[in-house]
Amino acid sequence: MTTKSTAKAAARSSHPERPAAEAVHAASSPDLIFHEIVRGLYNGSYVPGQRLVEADLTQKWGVSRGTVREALNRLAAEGIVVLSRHRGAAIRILDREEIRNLLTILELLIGLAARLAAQRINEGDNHARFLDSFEALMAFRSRPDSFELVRARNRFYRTLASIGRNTELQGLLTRMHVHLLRVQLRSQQDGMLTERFDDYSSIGQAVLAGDLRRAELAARRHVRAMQSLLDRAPA
Amino acid sequence: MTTKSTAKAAARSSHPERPAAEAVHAASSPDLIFHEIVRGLYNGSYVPGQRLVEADLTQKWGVSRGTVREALNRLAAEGIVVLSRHRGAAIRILDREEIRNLLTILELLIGLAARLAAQRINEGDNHARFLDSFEALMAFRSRPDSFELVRARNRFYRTLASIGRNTELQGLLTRMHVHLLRVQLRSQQDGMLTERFDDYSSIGQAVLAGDLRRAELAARRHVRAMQSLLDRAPA
DNA sequence: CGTTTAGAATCGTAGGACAATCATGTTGGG
DNA sequence: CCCAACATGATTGTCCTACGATTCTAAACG
Repeated sequence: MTTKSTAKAAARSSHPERPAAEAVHAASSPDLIFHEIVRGLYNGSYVPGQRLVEADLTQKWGVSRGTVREALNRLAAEGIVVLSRHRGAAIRILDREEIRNLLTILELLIGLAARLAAQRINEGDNHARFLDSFEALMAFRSRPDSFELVRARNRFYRTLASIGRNTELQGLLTRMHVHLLRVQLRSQQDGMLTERFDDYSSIGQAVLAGDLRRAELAARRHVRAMQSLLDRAPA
Repeated sequence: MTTKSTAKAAARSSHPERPAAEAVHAASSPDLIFHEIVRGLYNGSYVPGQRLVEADLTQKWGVSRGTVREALNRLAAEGIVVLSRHRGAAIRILDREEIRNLLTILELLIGLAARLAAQRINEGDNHARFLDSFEALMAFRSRPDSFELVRARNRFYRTLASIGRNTELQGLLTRMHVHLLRVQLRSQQDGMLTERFDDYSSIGQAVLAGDLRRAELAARRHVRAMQSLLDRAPA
């Protein structure tokens, strides 16, 4: 306790540097748990319906209950888990109709993202950045089972959304994308071929060409195709 | 301050009142604070940029810090406040571009809501419910300055969204509507006429007629009109 | 076999504590 | 007089403990 001021001074003097970007902010503990659970969704260590007991999580990550609660609240705010009063949190289960609802919205939003991206494709290094993520995604055409494909597709969508310079849209899409990924993962496990490289190709080419209308239509068509794929899938 | 525990007990026992609102599940404390602050946005007791200090809020509502923090986190998740690490919460300030971004998205979402509503207008009591909220809104045509108008317009939008039976969309719209309301309030203070009853009329009639296409177009046109209004507004 | 009820789990919320960090005012040097 | 280093206070981040409230579980009972 008596070392307070000296320790502080030391830390101060050894850290005169200023964080460069806003993103450097060093994630908080709830942030870490949040991302840890989201990642758990990706690799299957958390499955829909699974219950998340606060006490377990506090022990698992060695944090306090308040911290766990904050993380759970954020997960609930994103619709990833559902909270029932006095009954705790559980990974949300998306039924068919909710998936359909999600896709109905995503059709519009991804269409909008594609249109905006096409509109600004020639600003700054947008063209190069987008082309990069686009080619990285298409490189998986030959090996569509790769785990890396998920990352590439993620990057493709993120880049698409970022070019449009609509931060609200970016936020919405990343949040909804988490749900989409779960849907796609489940479909993959069912042996469905969910990757539609021809769709990605149309979207990418239209965006690169700066063709607003074609980009939006291609994106919307892609989402609709996924929806009809899911409609045909087993329950 | 020696009355702390006794005062707490008194408050506890004198608070068996129930909200009796739509939510049967009895709102939690963070819920109450959340709604209290949102309401504060409506009546002007909270203005954009205003800082929300945890200690103040705990005292103001007599709840613990954890509770306040949960409320703040939820407000942040909805984009109503912004949190900066170690710097606390502040009511979010929407700049021109963010408003434009919001409206760009809302154009699509409200259009979708109108289309879905038109699609299902003849199911159950949808027609009656919608007509009711529609006429209630149009009744304010003669006195557009009324405070009640805000409520009527809110109900109109809520009804519109609920008929579509897309819960995701409903959630999104209510969340984004909070921001819209702040924009409209600000515009009203600037003496702008933001109510466009002709727009409401077109939307309502198209929905009631079950004309999907016309309903969607009318809704989108309405949002675009609001956007161009704002573009013409002073900074 | 269905119902009741006691106990265990778990959550909701309060309250206190302390380090980390930020904001601000102060001081000493140029 | 201005600027940079420093000390101080304010506020947040996180931990801990505690206890009533609610739900779940399962044994006891009719």
